[in-house]
This record gives sequence, structure tokens and C-alpha cells, in this order.
Amino acid sequence: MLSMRLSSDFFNRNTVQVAQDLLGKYLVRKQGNKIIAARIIETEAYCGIKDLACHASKGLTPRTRVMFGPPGHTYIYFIYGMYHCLNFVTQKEGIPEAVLVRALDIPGSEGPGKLCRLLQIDKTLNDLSLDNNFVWVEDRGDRIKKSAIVKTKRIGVDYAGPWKDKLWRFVLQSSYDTELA
DNA sequence: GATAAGATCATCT
DNA sequence: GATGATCTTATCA
Repeated sequence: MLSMRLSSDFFNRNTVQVAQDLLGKYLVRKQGNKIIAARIIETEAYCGIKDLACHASKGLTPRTRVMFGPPGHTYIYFIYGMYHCLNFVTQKEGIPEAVLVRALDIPGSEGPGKLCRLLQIDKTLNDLSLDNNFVWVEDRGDRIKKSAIVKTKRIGVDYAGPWKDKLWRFVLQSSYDTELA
């Protein structure tokens, strides 16, 4: 079997580890008969209540509730009045951590906002479990070399004090090259 | 090429 | 009432 849907075991681990492991995996989006699958090339880790850049640092609210739930669920929120961001919940139930999917290997999808617009992802897909039929992640056997992963600071979290400098944004080298060469 | 501002609203103070 | 895990467009050098 070439493609295998990721199980909850995959997400029930250290968030920074999951963020790196998601690089090279395939995000699959199903709309009716149409299926879009694309390699994930950029992620960010958001690590729980202590991480001031993470929404869950505000505590349990209606919006962050999903992150407190079981691993593998989608966490999708609306931001800046016009964009959605797609996350996957990590760690076991009760530990509010998640990985933000920032970019796919599709032209025009570089960035969380554009990505969701392209795949028509919105709040109706929030809080879906792993076995839903709309959006999930597959392992297609791609092996990513550790040296191909670039670690950088996260984007747009300058307000997060000491946490803003954490190298919790991960980018596949190849795409990084074409953008910044 | 680089920086600034505008769009636009759920969530929190 | 302020702000943001963003992107696009306008303005300046």
C-alpha cells in the first residue's frame, strides 16, 4: 500500500516532532468527487498553555476547545476577518497543542490563508476527527532527509515574548531554495 | 525592491 | 473597543 492515512498515534507525540514529520506527507482534500492531494512543505508547532504564541495559552475557550481534545482532529479558525488557518491537533486529550499547516507543494498555496482559500477550507471543517471524509493526511512513503528541513522562527508572533524566537517553523529545503535563492 | 496600510470579523478585555 | 498564527494593493526610493 503506497499511501496510508496517518493514525492518531502519529499525532499523539511531541508537537515539534510531529511538525517536522508532517513535512513530505500529503494533505488530502475531498470535495464531492474531486480530490486534491499535495505535499506539505511548511509547518509550525504551537505548544500548549505555556507557549504564549499558542491560542491555548489563553486557556480553555470555545475557540481553543478543539486543541484540548484528542490528537489528529482538525483545528480551523478564522483570522484577520478574511482568512482561515488549518491545524492538526497533537498530543493526547487534555494537552492543547497543534501543528499549523502553512504551505503545500501547489503553486499559489504558499501561506496559511491562501492554502485554505485554494482548498476551500473553512470553519465547517473545524473539529473533524481523523476518520472524516473531507480532509486528512497521508504518508506516501516519501523520506525526508533531516538536512533538508530548515528551522526558522515562527511568523507573526512578535507579541509572544521569549517564545517568539523558538525555531518551531519548519520548511522543506527545496521550496525554501526556490523562494529565497 | 522595500515598506505601509487596508480589508474585515471572531474572540477576548 | 482592541487585536491578530494573513495576504493584497498602494506608495515610496
